[in-house]
Amino acid sequence: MGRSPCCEKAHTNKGAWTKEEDERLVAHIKVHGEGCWRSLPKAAGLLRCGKSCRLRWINYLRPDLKRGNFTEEEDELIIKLHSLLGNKWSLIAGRLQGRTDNEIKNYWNTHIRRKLLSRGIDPTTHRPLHGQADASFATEVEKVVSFMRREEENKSSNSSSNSRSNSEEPKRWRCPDLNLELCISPPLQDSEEEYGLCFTNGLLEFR
DNA sequence: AACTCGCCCAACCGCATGGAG
DNA sequence: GCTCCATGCGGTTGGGCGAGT
Repeated sequence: MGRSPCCEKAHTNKGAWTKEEDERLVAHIKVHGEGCWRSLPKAAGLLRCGKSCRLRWINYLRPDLKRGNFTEEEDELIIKLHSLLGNKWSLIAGRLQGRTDNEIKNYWNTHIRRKLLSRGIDPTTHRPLHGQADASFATEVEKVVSFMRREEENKSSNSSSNSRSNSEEPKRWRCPDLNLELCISPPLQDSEEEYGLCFTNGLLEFR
């Protein structure tokens, strides 16, 4: 038996949103705020499922969206964040003001992947494709990847102490110009001061 | 003009997650 | 601890559109 549908599909519209639907959604959220997505369509008089309304608002109608082309700085930031976080598009989007996870995901798949390939870098692993091209950047990223692997190993071997709150470990992963606030750090250990990551002047530093 | 092809991106789908009861 | 439900997330799809022939 399959999972029950999130909404009554037989009485919901699908596909592209009309201007009128957009206006209804925006007007409703302006009055009632975000949230309660499941009941929103009915309350707003929309024949859409809640998920669809949420997606439309987040990816298209939100007033703080930047839209328009990505800058070179945004490109580089996305690449670096992806090398650290992988396909965690929502986390990456959280670091780019006015950009959505969907937008970044699309942009990654259509532009940045190609850009990295042309640099000779595997867009999945951020390692050099054939040991050539843009070696300095690739090497820095490689350091990060191996660091992350060690972190994961540490994490799994110290899972018993994982309940320590994040507020107790703010020193790791801090960077003056790019505060990632990552929560994947292992528990505090004697080697606490040994590692550090930092983006400086657009370059990834590994200390 | 008509057709094909490839790219782009909005939207959908299914699974994961977290909170309430 | 378990179940149910709402929401969030990432992968994928498909329609629109422009370029090329």
